[in-house]
Amino acid sequence: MGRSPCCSKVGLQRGPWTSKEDALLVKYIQDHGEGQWRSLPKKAGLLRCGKSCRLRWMNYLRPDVKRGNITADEDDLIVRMHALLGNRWSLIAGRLPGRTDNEIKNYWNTHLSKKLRSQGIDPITHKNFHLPDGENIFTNNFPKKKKTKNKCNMEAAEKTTKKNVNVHIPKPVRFTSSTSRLFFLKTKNNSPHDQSLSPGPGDHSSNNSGDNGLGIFIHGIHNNDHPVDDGGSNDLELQADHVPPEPLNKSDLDKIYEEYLQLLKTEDNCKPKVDSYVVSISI
DNA sequence: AAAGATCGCAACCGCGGCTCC
DNA sequence: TGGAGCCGCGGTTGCGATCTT
Repeated sequence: MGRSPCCSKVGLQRGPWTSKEDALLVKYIQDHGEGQWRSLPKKAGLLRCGKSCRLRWMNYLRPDVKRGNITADEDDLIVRMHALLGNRWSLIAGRLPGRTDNEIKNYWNTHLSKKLRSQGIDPITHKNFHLPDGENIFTNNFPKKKKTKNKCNMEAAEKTTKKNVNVHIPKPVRFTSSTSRLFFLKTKNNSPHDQSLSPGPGDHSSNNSGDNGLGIFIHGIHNNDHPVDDGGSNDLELQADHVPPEPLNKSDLDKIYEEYLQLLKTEDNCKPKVDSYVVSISI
């Protein structure tokens, strides 16, 4: 609905960005701030489409982008977050400061999926190939990173330079009934675009809704006085087939949260370091 | 040393949600 | 209420770099 072509391709530059283009984009954003991507190229004197400008800024030029050297802890966290969230790269990136969804997506596709396979784990379901149905790597108390001698793990080990990963702290959020309904409807339909799961604050391409939208995250904060990261587990997705398209109620949230809490208990390094959040929930 | 294969990552593309009018 | 426009997300592609034979 109302979708227009990203840009008329006629006369626009494509492919790799030049340093001159980078400079123009950076200068413009420094002067005018982010946003208005569609009109930005023209104003900045760039022969690029707005999408291309946004992508370049978000993934490469933004000053807080941390490049390279994904640590073993980050690596581990990505795997765990992926088990909970699936291919929601922006959500995962939101928990890793300085990492972009594109970077994590690439890292997953080129390193982690292979690594998991080499460990006998299905990178899609996160189930051990040898486990009975229904037992994923988490319900089976996924062991600490198993170091093998394959290339990926050796690289990961080499890249490890710090011990603690600071999990990005989510914003206070509003959780609306429409959002929760959407969540179940979309999950039930197994849509790859579950946009009710909005990015955390680390995702600078924050969504339009302003909702974080995940009951688990909100509920965790609400009840435990320490922030709990958000997550819609694979288990949740599997259960979604028999979940009616109703708003999340408290028992739903309790159930999801309990599952996630179990995970967090095994993940000391990932505990955020603040005590409480103010959240607004309206269901 | 050269050619072919594979890898890694930046960038592109299309879809869908949200806001505004 | 619904169309138009904008934005962000996730999947895919293209190509340079690196590895293997």
